[in-house]
Amino acid sequence: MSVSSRRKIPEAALIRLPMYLRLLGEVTAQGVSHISSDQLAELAAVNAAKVRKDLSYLGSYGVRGVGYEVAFLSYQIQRELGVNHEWPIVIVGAGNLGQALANYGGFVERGFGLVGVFDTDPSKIGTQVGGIGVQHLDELSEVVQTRGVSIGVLATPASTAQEAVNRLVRAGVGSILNFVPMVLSVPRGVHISKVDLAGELQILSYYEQQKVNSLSHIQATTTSSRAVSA
Amino acid sequence: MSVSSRRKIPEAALIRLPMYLRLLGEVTAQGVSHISSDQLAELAAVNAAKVRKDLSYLGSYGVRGVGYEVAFLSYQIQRELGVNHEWPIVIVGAGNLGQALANYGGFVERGFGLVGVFDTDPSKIGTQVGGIGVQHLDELSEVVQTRGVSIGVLATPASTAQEAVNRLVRAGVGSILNFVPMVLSVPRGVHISKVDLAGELQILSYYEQQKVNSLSHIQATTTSSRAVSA
DNA sequence: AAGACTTTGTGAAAACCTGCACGAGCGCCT
DNA sequence: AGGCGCTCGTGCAGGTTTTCACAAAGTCTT
Repeated sequence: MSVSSRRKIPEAALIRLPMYLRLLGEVTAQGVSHISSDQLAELAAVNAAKVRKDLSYLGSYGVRGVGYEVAFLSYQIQRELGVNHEWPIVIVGAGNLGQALANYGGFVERGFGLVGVFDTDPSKIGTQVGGIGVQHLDELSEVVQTRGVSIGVLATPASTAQEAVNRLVRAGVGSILNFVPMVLSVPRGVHISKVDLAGELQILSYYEQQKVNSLSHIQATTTSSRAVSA
Repeated sequence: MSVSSRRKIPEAALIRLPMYLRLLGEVTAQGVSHISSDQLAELAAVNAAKVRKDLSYLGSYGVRGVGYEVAFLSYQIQRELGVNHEWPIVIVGAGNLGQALANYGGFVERGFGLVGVFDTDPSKIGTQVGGIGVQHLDELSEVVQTRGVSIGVLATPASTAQEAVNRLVRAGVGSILNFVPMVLSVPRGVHISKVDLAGELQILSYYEQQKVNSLSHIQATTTSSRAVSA
């Protein structure tokens, strides 16, 4: 069995690995060579036992009494995430959000090189976005195949999102990062993960509304108790 | 006790409410007046029992044998999320991502009106972004207070993110949507939720890497079994 | 009006995740 | 070399989330 597929990392732990990796990069830049789970937990604002358990899914890379060697641990996380090599990505949808994502430096910085931006709007095709000319969606398949793309970013209008997904899948893309607030269907084996920007705000709105409600509740309670004590 | 704060909705259920709400909006547009948990579950691509349990945290708004009245259920979810009224928001950081978010129509569309965009870069101040002039961060406090802003979006460079958060909190913002890939500290009572774009890609990368690994595993197995059978 | 059918709401089981506590292993100091 | 102090790895308990399964409660048909 190949070393890197020894274990299946639980979803909950997997989500935290990119954060650990980033933090390790930061402490490396500060010249730190070893780090304990306590220190890493502090930086990540999580429980130290959780850090150790998360890292234990990768293997036993810590040294008791010492901690983890930053460079080695970084490499192991990178290898497990598959980010020890470049992944070419494509963006479908060159609207407002698609353009911003194409220009977003954070992707390239972490090894996700943009190799294509696609749209169906004739007025967008040929324009430069993120250092790349926007191509017609019909060209998607060729680019995906010649460049070996397996990750796609979806930022189309909702009305054309499912069709765009179908094309991505047919072209051979295996994982999709979806910014369109829609439930999209993909065949088994294709991974799709959703980022719902407005949805995130609605969740924050809930917490703010709760604060408002509890304040008016306290006020009501205060008022009634004042009535009682009067 | 106020009706809307009767129960505390579990985090896991809360996250799905915006999706249900959106789907209900879609079926309303199609003229549907009632919907069963089965149908809603199908649209949301989740288990029907989960839908019923999620909705049960809001109250008993379904009718046995019939399902849920779409309009009524929509209203109840909106009320619980606090999105039955407008929430003014501010964006801090008018860089590439901040500008895109300011121009993103999805926020206004769902009741989050942008009332301010802030930066510290003199060359950005005064430029129009999302229909609003970029102001200096020093103006943040006044805008937050006069407009009654309680939700802020953070899209600064990492180096200035913590300072921006401090200012948001001091100005009176109670919830922050953070696009900066950094762990930020906020006082108790302030909510901060993170969207890590590159992190999402790294998670997808993991799944793609797993596919590659299992393929090479199969190939290795096939090769060795061929050797055996030969 | 009664029986057949549909669908909710929820108790209980199962699965998953978190946090505590501690044994085990390692380095350092004397 | 032996003891001490530090930190990992993990068993276990407690908590949360998901799923199943079914009684309760409604509609519809005859």
